[in-house]
Amino acid sequence: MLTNVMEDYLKAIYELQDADQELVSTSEIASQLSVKPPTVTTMTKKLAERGLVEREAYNGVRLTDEGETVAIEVIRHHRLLEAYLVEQLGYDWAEVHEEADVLEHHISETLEQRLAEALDETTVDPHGAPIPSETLALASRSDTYLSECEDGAHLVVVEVSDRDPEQLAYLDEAGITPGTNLVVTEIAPIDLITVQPQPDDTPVSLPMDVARTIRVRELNDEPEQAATNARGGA
Amino acid sequence: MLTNVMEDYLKAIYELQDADQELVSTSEIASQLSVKPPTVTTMTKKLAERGLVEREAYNGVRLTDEGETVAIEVIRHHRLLEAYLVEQLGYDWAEVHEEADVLEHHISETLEQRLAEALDETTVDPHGAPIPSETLALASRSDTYLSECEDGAHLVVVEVSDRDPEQLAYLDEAGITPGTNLVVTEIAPIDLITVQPQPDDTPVSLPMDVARTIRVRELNDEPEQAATNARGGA
DNA sequence: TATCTGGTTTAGATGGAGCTAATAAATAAA
DNA sequence: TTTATTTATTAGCTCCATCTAAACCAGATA
Repeated sequence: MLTNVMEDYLKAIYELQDADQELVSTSEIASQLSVKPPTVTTMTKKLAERGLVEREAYNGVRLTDEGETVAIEVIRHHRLLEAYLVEQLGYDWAEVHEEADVLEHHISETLEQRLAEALDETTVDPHGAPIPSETLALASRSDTYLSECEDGAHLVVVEVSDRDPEQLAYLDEAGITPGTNLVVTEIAPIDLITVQPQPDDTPVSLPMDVARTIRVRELNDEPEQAATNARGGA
Repeated sequence: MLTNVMEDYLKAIYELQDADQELVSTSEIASQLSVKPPTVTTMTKKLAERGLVEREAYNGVRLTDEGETVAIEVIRHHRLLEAYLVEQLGYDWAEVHEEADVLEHHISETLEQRLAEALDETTVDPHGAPIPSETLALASRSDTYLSECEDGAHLVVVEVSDRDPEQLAYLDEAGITPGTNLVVTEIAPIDLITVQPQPDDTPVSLPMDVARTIRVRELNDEPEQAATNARGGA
């Protein structure tokens, strides 16, 4: 039986692991989970014994298929909860992450299914992240981040990170949410990128670190109609 | 900070404690929580240190006001969850207990409040148990159990225990749910009581142990109209 | 009053998850 | 190539919640 702490480690490794299956280091995991490196070493050894990760001493770990399955299941719980809390219980998109982070480890298969049924049409969570299907397949996800875009690019916001509530509240205020169209108006050499939601809106400047957490899709110069988004009211 | 195990102990003690504030014994708690007596001794000492229970060695424990507050808060979570899962997520009343027993320790104040708002009109959980108010006041509850009723008595079912899913499914099948009117048609000297939901219904016999978990209100011989109940569909 | 018996408590162990301090490995710098 | 720095790991501790086996009380029985 897996503990919820183990689930947290698997989820963290999944989220830190790039598409190219590189090893995730001890210190990365430690910082993601706010624990000290020795704790991570102990834990990853245990996960390796159970066949959930492959471990290379001093180099890091990589999820096995089994470990990945668990991680995606937890992520499904997380995103279903976020979507449900926003759609059905009036949560603001900035406050759901914490609640979902706890509950994701404690809902039964039954509740998972009931939530999914109640969210029939919903395929992404309130921040735009795709909800893994019941079979734990993940919809493909944009690989382009706002931080990589060039000056003048026309984009639509696909997904923002759900990690930082204050950042989310700020972006919401600034009108940058999944579905928003943006034009990049300036890339300053001080790790600052400026975007403009609507042609005559106030431009919004964002630190590159923030831009790295925003996934976008590039438009071919023809602004698209805004997609619906599941973001909650204030 | 209280652990969820501590919350479980406080809830168990609350539920075992009679109205007359008698001490609850180590072994009663152990059996309620499915742990061994020494575990209970250790835990109740810790709770006593924190001022949540009063402890008399070899005699048992009693909740302090502070301990009772925690217990009622947990019970509020439990019943809100049960009611919500049945009303909004299509749970059957027989299956909610387990889910609520886990989640009750993990929902935030915010979610507690959101659930309460979504259950505006609901004052009892699906089994008829009153939901403590936000200020942790408990509505008064019938003190009469079916097991204490006399032959021929006219009653309305107020509340059934949520502990045993199979028992609940059986009672549901037999039409004994909160709001049901009953007449006691036989009390056999073999710990068996027979009741009849409707005048020309099939009589239902129940072991006294089961009857002891069903709270009723006696009617003055005039059958009342069935009260609404929040029980879920099959 | 002395003894038995059942429930309670103490003693000591285990497994989970975390920590600090010290050591070891890998990498970067001199 | 040797040294310095960063990063990982080992060693050993703590707390939580549980257990079993042994000792202990207290009320019932003889």
